[in-house]
Amino acid sequence: MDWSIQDIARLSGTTSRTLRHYDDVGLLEPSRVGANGYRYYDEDALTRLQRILLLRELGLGLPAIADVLAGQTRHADALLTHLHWLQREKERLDRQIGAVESTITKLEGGEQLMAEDMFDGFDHTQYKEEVEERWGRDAYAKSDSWWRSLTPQQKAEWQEKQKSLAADWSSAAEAGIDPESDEAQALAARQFEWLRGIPGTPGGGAAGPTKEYFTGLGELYVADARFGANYGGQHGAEFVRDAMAVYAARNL
Amino acid sequence: MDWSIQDIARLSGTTSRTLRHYDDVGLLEPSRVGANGYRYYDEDALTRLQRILLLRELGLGLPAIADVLAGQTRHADALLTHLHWLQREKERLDRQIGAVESTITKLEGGEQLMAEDMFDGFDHTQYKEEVEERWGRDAYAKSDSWWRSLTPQQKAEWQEKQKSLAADWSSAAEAGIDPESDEAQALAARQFEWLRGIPGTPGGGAAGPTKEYFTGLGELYVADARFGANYGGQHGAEFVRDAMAVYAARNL
DNA sequence: GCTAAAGGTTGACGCATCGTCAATGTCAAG
DNA sequence: CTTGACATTGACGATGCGTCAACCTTTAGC
Repeated sequence: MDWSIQDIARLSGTTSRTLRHYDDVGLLEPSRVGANGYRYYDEDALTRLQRILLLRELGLGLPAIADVLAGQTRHADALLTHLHWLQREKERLDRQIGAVESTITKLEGGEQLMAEDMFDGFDHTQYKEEVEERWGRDAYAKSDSWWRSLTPQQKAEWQEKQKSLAADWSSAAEAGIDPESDEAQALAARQFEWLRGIPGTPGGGAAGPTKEYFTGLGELYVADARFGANYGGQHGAEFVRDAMAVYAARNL
Repeated sequence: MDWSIQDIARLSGTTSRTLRHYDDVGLLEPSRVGANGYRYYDEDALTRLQRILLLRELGLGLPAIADVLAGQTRHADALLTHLHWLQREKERLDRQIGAVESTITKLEGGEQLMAEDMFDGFDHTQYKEEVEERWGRDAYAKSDSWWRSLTPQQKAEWQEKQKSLAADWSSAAEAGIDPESDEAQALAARQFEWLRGIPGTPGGGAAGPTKEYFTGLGELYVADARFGANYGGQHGAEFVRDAMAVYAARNL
C-alpha cells in the first residue's frame, strides 16, 4: 500500500516540493519509484516524514535531522545543542532590540513610538483613522492584532487595570504628594507592571519597559492631552511623568 | 584626499570584500575609480559607510539601509518596522525554546540537561573533567564562558547566595516543616530567583526557569548525592525537591 | 631594471530551504 | 481524443558576504 506524493503531502501537511527536496538531499527517499519517475511512499516513509517534520518544527536543520534519524546522534544531544543555539540567538535578539529601542528614543524622543503603542492600551479602536494615517495601515494592523487576540475577559481586565491605575494616579496628584514618595513610587511600579502586559512592544514582555521607553512615556502623557486626560489633566499628567521619571532613574 | 579600499576597511572595521559587495549592490560607491579599476574613497564615503555599519549592527537589511540613506524612509520609521520584526522573531524563538525544552525533558526526564547546567552554579571547576567527558568539550566551554565572564565580586555574590540558600534549606529540612508551608515556599521562590541569574540556560534569563526544568532540578538533587549534599543530604534534598515541586505546580 | 611582496580586480561557488515559474510527460475520466 | 489534474526535471531567488581562483598593479628593495 502506498501513496502518491500529493497524498503524502496532504497527509503530513507539507508540500510536494518539500518532499522532492527531501528526496534530493537524501533525507527521505520514496519507498518506490515508478517506471515513469513518479514517487510513491509507504507507511514507513510517512512515519519517517512525520518525525522529520516534528524535529523541523523545533527548528533543527535538515542535516541535524538526518543525523538524528540515522541514529548517529541521540535525540537529546541534538536538541540540547540546538537549545543552546536558540538561547544564544535569543540573547543576540535581546541585545539588538535594546539597541534599536534606544536608537529610536534618541532619534525621536521616543514620542512617536510610544504614541503608536499606547493606542493599544486605551480605547483601542477610537483612534483607528488617526493611527492609520499617521503610521500606516501596517502599524494599526499590528497593534490591532494583539488587542483582538485577547479574550473578552482579558480585555476587560486590561481596561479595568488601566482605569483603576488612572484613578489612583489622579487622586494621588490631587492630594499633592511628592513624586518621590513611596506612595507615588508604588503607583509607578504598578504602571510598570501594567505595561509588561503588552507583548511585541518595547514596553512589553517579561523584561518590562526599558528606561527610555518608560520615561518617554511619561513625557507623552504631558505632551498629548488625550493621554493626560486619563490621569487627571495637565497637573495629573505632570505628576505621573515626574513619578515615572524617578522610578525609572531608580529601578531601570 | 582619498584612501584605498583596504585603508577604508581598516578604518571602519570591515573587510574589502564587504566594500566591494556594497559597491555591487549600489549601497556605497567609491568616490573615485582609478584607470586601473582601483576603488578610492573620500571622507564623505567614509561617513556614509559608518552610517551603513551602524544601521547594520542594529540588524537592518541592506535594502532597508539603502532606503534610509536615500531619504526615502525616515530613520525612525525604518527602525520601528524593524523593531516589530525583531520582537516577533523573539517571540518565535521563545516558543521554540519552550518546545525544545519540554521535548528534552519528556525525552530524558530532563536529568542530563540539568546536570550540565547545574555545574555552573556549584563549584564550577571542580567537575571539569567529568563535564567534558560526559557532555563534550563544547558543553564545558559554554558553561565556563559564562562563569568566567563574571567579575570576582559577582562570583562571590553568586556563591554567597547559593550558600545561604543551601543553609536555609538545610535548617528548614531539619526543622521538619511542611514543603507546602509558606516558609518552604519562600525558599523555593528564592531558589527560583537564584536560577534566573544564569543566562543562556533553560533556567536563566528574565523569564526564569520553566516548570519542567524547576521540578526536574529538584529530582536531580535527590538523584545525585553531590548536589543533595549541599542541601543537607538525602533527607534535605527530598525536602527541597518536594518544596520545589509544589512551587512549580502553583506558580509555573 | 628586475623581482617579489602586497594589494587590486573581476568572476563564481557556497550557504538553507524550499517557493515559484517553466517546459513537458502521464494518467484517469468523459 | 481531449481535458484537467498531477507528475517530472531543471533553475532562479533570497541574505550577505567568505572564500578560492586566475590574473593585473603598485611599491619597495637590490
